[in-house]
Amino acid sequence: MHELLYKKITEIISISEEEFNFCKTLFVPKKLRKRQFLLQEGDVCKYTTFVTKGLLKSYTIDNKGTEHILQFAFEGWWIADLYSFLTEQASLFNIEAIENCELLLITKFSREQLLNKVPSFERYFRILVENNLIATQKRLMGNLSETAEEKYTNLINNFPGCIQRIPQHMIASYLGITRETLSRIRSQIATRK
Amino acid sequence: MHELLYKKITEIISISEEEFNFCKTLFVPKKLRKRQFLLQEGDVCKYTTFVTKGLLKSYTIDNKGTEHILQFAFEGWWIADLYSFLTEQASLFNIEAIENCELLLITKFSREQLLNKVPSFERYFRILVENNLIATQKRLMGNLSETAEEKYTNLINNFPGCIQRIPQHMIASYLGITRETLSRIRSQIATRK
DNA sequence: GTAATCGCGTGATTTAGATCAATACAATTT
DNA sequence: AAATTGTATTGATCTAAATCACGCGATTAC
Repeated sequence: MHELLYKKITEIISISEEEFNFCKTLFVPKKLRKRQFLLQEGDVCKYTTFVTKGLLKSYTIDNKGTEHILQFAFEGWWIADLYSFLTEQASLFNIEAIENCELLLITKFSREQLLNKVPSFERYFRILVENNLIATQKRLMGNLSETAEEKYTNLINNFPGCIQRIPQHMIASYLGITRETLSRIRSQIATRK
Repeated sequence: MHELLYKKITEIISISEEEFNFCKTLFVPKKLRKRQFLLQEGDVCKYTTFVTKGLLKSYTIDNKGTEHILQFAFEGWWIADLYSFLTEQASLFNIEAIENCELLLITKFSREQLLNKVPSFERYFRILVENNLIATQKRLMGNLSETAEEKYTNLINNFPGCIQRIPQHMIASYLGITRETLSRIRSQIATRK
């Protein structure tokens, strides 16, 4: 159950078996059915979540009722509302299972314990968040400069797997375009070939 | 010269006088004239920069020749091409002085030394990058959901100072709209009052 | 087993913002 | 003092993508 967690951590830092055994005790396992919420807007995000199985999305609903997806999280990824988790303020995001999921949750308090007892985790989480920032900056710049079609083709080049598992209307919402536009783009690309 | 740096660091972590004295030795001071480059696209970003005076921007130029601004950096802020700095790959961004600047530069190597000798800096940089990620996520979501006018009014609400110091066409470029659109929005807002 | 919801495609129309173009007037540079 | 460059405005036109609207299989629910 914790193999993937161990694998992902040791890709970035080295830890001893004892340290990982301690680490394991701090996580709470949780299963989620498709369409269930891990977090709802307005609640405080009490956990940072590691995905061992399945797929989730974090998103907001704007004042017109449109969904905007911040992140997808596949197996081996982390997901949380970082702002809410760190400040313990009401969350701005929803986190919802796209597929049935198996998760490992860690509270802010437990994470602090981990950081104190195994200081190399300070480095681990710094690097995680650095990589996330780099990816988010890239996505932001892409959004400012690319056409709808470029956004889509770049996405499928960077994450070829996602088209198999994520419904089109969610991909559209992640890209910041409508489902109709994405549908038209896809048929254009198909006929061009 | 290092007072602002000291102030900003100790807002987040506690360090001793010796530790800060060691820290100081790792930074190289640099002055930059308005329009000078701190980094040019294609070069490796060798430094993370702390701004003690002045104002800079990081930006890309897309294939149509349009400038897209990732970040402004005022006094007390940090700026770098994080991807290039961490991976030592060619930079995707330019960093350029908007005003005459006084800067403190630290190399990746010196930063590693600092992290090793004063481990609480691990925490400092983690928190910096966490806050940056939260802000970038917020900006991204805003870009997906807001109109041009909303983007502008949110910006001036969050950073009232920026309109005084940043030319309008750069604000437009930061918001992902054209100077003409921003100009029209401003005159609409003005006549509405 | 049939009603309801979900996911996708496609056509007609609208619109926010881009693009193209001309002007004005600082602020620098020479 | 003249020339150049940077910054902002305002008008006319265009266009990429949104919106509105409908049909139609595939799942899911009761």
